[in-house]
Amino acid sequence: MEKIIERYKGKGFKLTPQRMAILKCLDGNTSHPTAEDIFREIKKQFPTVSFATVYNTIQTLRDRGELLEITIDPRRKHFDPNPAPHHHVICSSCGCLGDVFTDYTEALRPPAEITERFRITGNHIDFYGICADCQKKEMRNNTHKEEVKRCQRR
Amino acid sequence: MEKIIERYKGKGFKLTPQRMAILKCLDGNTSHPTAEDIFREIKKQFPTVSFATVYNTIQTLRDRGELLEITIDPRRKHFDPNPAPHHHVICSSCGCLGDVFTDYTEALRPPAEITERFRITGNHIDFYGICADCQKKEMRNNTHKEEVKRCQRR
DNA sequence: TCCAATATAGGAATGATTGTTGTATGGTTG
DNA sequence: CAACCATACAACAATCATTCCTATATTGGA
Repeated sequence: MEKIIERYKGKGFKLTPQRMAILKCLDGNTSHPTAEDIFREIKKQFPTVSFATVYNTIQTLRDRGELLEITIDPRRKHFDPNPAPHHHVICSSCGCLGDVFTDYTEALRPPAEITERFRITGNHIDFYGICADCQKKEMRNNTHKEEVKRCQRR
Repeated sequence: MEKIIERYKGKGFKLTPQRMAILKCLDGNTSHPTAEDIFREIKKQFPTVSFATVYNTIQTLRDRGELLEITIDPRRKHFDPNPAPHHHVICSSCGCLGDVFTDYTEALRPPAEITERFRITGNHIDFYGICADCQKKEMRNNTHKEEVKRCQRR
């Protein structure tokens, strides 16, 4: 809490109450929330808060390199307050996300025909899978399996 | 051309002229077009074609496993008619895509704490970089570098 | 305390994607 | 070859995430 204040003091970042709430909501958060998740959370404290405020703050944090935008869910963006490079798993059924902290950099050397055409600056691995909860659900009503798959895939 | 016909004959897939055009446009296409790219291309032959037709065909092909949906560009989806598992590079500046056919499966073993929580079904690597064209542009007007970066990132 | 810079709420705008509906067409069957 | 049924079509409305705009309010530095 005081950490947050001292972390963002000065440096042209105005600490408004709304931003404090957003920062507190994100601090140590490993749930990979969407903008809407954050919005809903903040709204509990500030019922009149605007979506634009959430997006503005997200954008500022991202530009400062303190928040990662995760492009793995085709439906919407997720955000990760852990700026350390790492990877993610997504459940193909419910869309929930998990962190993968294994360091694969050594293994991920792109081939020459790529490095000739691109100056590579980074990488990110998407793992796809089915989470424990969805495996259970699958088991229970596997008559509806196809429907669920189709429904959630979008 | 005839290959396309025999490939899709029967099996509940109606070969309409519009679909033929879409299939021909995608056949061997490594440019990773967006739905709009395909739409614009097809429109040359069928000026009255509807966007829905493009999306419907894309969706059908994807459900048949003959088209990959690429979630790497936060702005929009790209499509890849090569269903063989492979990876992609994206230029952080202009958003253009390249294929990476190196097989990294051996190296990409997720750690136990992940395999306990997810039944892993696949993976995909996003490489980030700057393409040759954008490197040149960067050099030319590097006074505008910051603007370009910000503009294109969204 | 005052001021300039910047954040805020609110709502409108955008852009990609999906849904709906009535009509047209492809492909199978007789 | 004719008829029929399933399904694709065009046209457009609707949805959803995200961004933009504007007038007002707030923050943090002088």
